[in-house]
Amino acid sequence: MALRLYNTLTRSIEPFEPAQAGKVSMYVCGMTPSFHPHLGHARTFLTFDVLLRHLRASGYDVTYVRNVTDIDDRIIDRAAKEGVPWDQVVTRYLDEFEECAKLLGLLEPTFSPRATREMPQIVELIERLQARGVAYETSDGVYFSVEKDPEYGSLSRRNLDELRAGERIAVREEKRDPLDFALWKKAKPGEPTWPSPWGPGRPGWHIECSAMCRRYLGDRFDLHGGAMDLIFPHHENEVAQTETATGLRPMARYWMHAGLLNVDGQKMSKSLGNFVPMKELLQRYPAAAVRYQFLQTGYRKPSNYTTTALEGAAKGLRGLYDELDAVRASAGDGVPHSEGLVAADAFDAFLDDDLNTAGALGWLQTAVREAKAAAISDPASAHANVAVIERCLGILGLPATALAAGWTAPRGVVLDPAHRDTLRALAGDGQLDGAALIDKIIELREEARTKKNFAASDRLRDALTAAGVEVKDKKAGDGGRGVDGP
RNA sequence: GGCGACAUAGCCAAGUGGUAAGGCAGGGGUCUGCAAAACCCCCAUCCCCAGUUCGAAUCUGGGUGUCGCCUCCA
Repeated sequence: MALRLYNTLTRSIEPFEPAQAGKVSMYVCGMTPSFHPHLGHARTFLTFDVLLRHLRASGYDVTYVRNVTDIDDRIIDRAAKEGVPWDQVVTRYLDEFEECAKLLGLLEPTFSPRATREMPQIVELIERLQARGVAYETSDGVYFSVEKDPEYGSLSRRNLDELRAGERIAVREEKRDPLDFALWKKAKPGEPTWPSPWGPGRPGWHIECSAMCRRYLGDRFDLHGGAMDLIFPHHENEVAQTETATGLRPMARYWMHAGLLNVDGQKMSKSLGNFVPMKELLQRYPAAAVRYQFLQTGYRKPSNYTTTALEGAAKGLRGLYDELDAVRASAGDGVPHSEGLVAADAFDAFLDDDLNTAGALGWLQTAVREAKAAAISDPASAHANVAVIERCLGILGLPATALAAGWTAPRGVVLDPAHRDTLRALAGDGQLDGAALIDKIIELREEARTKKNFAASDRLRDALTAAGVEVKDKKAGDGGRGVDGP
């Protein structure tokens, strides 16, 4: 089985064959840190994270570049609005992104270059374009002339006339064509600047990616990724710049685009009030549940985020871990088989099929159940089966255990004041709070149960349930009790 | 106005020619002081219409609907 991927360039699924056997060079458009990273970012980067893991697991030596566009109009606007230096905005949101990336378990890119540290390469590329006669200077910047590129529009499948018909915005008259885009923007007073042959200024959006691709992966490389919304104009313009500058095409043999995320059926946006900051969500749910949720949908399909769906995904993943733990528990004695009863070929085949993570996840759920059943009749199978399943989890970037995924006893619980007071009354102690208070109530309930005072024990359990703490008694003999939530 | 994607059970969702994976929720049962957990079982004919085919959720044509792109966006 070999990897097949949907290529935006050809709008079809093709066998994936890197230029150099055994090696893959891939570039994914990263963050522009001008605001809080959101759930949509998570989906895109999670998609390419799984691709990266799958490629590596398939034996490829992958060079993965994920850039940071750390200078751009929105960053400047944001800084102006807040009255802080532009680089403070960058640092703040980039730190926030990196914190989230860590929680989500995103593998570190081989390189994560930043636009502001690539100025010589950017300037050099613009000079090349000028030398080739496809760029021109105006009083406010340097522009790329789209009509000089006969292939313009090939990635997004648009032609210039169509695009011009859609133009809505009054255009700066100095541009020769409304579709021409800035390679370099000459600075207005107060804006951050870098020196250039055209005077102090900053790069236009798009050119930084062309420059970084070339520097880290060369004039041509295997795969370029990003989210769907980047196809036009960002990637189209990147292609135009790079290919006219180098004369080599295609700059990337495969283009992959992750589907966009909607929230409650609508595009996520600040104005609609449905903007979901990644960090906030990761504080409420285990990151692994978020990952599981996204992997449950094909990466190219539009995905709709709802709380219900995420909670369902969280429970589904939790259930998988519980079953896996059961298999582990029976892996104790006996001579382990060298091979598992559960073969992972099917799992790999799903991923080879244009990264069908949803199918792979479905297979995994079934595999765990089978492994659990097998462990009962044949305990010796457990070892190998656990290994197979853990390998699969690893390729999907999911932790191996519920604990590692962040499901822990609620040590740091914060009780709602009303519930806290109820619990304190039941405990007969007005000082206790949080986990200690919950423990006290559970202890009292155990006593009541021992005395067969079920009315009292139920009252205590109901109070805990109301406070969001779920009590799960285990089968007598197992001892102990489980506590979940809130 | 132009371009495109999507449309499978209450929800999330896989499945591109042979009679519908998986998860969540729901229902029934075993067990249990009760509840939970665990285990077993049940739960869709695939937006509509017309075609192609021995046979279609899967192909073709026509509708309808939702979302998106054409301006900033992962």
